[in-house]
Amino acid sequence: MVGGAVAASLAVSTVIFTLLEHEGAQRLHLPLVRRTREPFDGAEALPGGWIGGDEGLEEAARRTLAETTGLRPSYLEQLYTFGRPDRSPTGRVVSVIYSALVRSPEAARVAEVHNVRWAPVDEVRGLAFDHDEVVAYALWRLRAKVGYAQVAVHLLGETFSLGQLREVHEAVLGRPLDPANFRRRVTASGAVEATDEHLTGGRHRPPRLYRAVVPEGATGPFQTTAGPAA
Amino acid sequence: MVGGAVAASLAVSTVIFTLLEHEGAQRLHLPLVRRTREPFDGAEALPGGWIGGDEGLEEAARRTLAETTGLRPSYLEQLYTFGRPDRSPTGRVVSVIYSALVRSPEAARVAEVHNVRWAPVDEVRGLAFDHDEVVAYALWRLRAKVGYAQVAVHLLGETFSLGQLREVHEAVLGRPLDPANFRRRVTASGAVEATDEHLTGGRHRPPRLYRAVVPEGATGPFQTTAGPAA
DNA sequence: CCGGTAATGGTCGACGTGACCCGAAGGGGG
DNA sequence: CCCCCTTCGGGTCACGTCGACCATTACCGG
Repeated sequence: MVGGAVAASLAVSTVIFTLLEHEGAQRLHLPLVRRTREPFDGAEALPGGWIGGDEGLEEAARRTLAETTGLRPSYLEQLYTFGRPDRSPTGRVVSVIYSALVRSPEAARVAEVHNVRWAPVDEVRGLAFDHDEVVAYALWRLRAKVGYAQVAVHLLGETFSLGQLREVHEAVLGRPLDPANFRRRVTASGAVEATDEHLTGGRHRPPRLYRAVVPEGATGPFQTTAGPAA
Repeated sequence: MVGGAVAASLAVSTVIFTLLEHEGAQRLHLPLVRRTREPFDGAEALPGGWIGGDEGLEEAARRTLAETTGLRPSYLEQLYTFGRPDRSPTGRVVSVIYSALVRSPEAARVAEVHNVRWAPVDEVRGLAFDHDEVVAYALWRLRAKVGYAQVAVHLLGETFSLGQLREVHEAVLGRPLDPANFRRRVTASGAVEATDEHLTGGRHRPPRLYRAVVPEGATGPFQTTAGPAA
């Protein structure tokens, strides 16, 4: 079967989300890099690059992400593969898109070093190629997934209060959640376990700190990154 | 950006499911084609082929499916892209996998013409490349999806009884469902609409025939094929 | 005409979840 | 130093969903 040559270039791009302060609230942001060559010279695009000859797809996503932004995501999963023949005006490009999450400190560290702009997700428009469409799909999937999978913890540190976890969910979903009901749902799901420590220094009652529980039984052949271990 | 050459061949393969009679019950089957060249000469594999230079990914999936099996699926969606460097012993191959459903008459028609074997899904083992893994993932996704999306109707004809629809769900999930509860869930969901006709000729009370309701409002940027319209 | 079986309609209880209430705990302003 | 505001964290209540289960209807075949 090897031998049928294909006139397509194989690329990988990543939609990475993080939480940053914006207008007094935690809001979802993603990093954009400005292109310095044709096509779409000067336009912003998702970080990415070409897939190397001897690396896996996820490996390529991590490498290109590090090269273009310096980011090391805490969560990474394959999203979709785009391959319309007219995606790029200069030739056939098939792009495997990954979706990722990074913690805020990592995001802040990187913003100062690289040529990266963190844009609020609802202000992302006019990207190169079909990246507007890609971002919309990634956001839709993240919002759906936060309801049934424990992805939100990847935007927080080792331990966190349930109030912090609730703020993450609120930022992703874009609407307020009832604190008491949220607590009940999360604790009952077994996705977190309580520690003995409390978060001090706040203005009000010190909340207990929790830790994410690593899922044990596989949901399918794969699930850590929500896809096969290919 | 075009110019970064990639030493990978781009292929597309499809996991197609249909319902066939097996040991007195409707069971899920999928078509396998026997390879006639290296690598994995003589082994069975999923139908597929190379992606053409001027066609979309879904287009390529339909074309290769028709060429190797003659099948025209009633449902087709992108599943996952596999790209481990060592997937194929003869060179780097990245495969975009599609998942599909075909109606039984179409499947029966094709089996006589092409070199295709319909295998019960739980007896699929020893396929070429990493196709065992691919099939397991496709099956896991189908089972998850049948619970919240109206995919089962694509295995039936224009009209069908709720008993027939229930049999489809039972075959996919591999366990019996309560007829009364199934009826209540399906009718309440609005996924089907009743016709005035009844299915006659059966041994028992003639069931009313239903028709699938075409979903209107989009769930996200995409949904007909559960992915972007790329 | 009768027995068997599927189609169809209904009840009941367990459970998850949103709306809402209230005491507890801590810091800051008067 | 003592309220008061705010968040934490525990609870109640109503409601909708769903599985288990029962009853009736409508055919066919003997």
